[in-house]
Amino acid sequence: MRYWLMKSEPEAFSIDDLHDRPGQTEHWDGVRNYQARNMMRDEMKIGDQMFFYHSNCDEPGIVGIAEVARESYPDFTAFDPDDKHFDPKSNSDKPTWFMVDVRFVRKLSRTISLRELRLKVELAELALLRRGNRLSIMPVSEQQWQFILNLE
DNA sequence: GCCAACGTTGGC
DNA sequence: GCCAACGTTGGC
Repeated sequence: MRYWLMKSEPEAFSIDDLHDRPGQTEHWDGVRNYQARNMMRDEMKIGDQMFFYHSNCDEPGIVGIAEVARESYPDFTAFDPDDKHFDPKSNSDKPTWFMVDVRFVRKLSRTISLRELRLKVELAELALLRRGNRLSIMPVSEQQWQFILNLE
């Protein structure tokens, strides 16, 4: 099993939104970056665990845990001209973009903020903390995963 | 709201 | 294939 971190702007989709979805499951649509797509399409497996990260908000940080509930399939929002993430170059015969479904596991007892994560020498290699990193999906090692959970 | 860092686009 | 211009991300 592998571990991941996935960013979401809470104003668009928060950990509480995921909690309130039917089946506590939602598709992770709208990823329009090739590196992030490749991770979802090629590497994410059912049962993989992910940190749910809130970005672009008052206190950016890790707020909860979710798991992969369905492996990759075409992101149909790319086919819809009215969708914010419409991509005319992607079509259902040969889709460019893929997504997975994620299921709520739990909220953390507190937000583990980006500020706090930055202070930890043990997390120096965490992709989230590397300079200029803008990936919305990134891998987390088992050691990093355990270390972060122990901060809770 | 600012702006650094980065990815993408498109002219050449 | 280069690279300037542009758009986006996301912390602050």
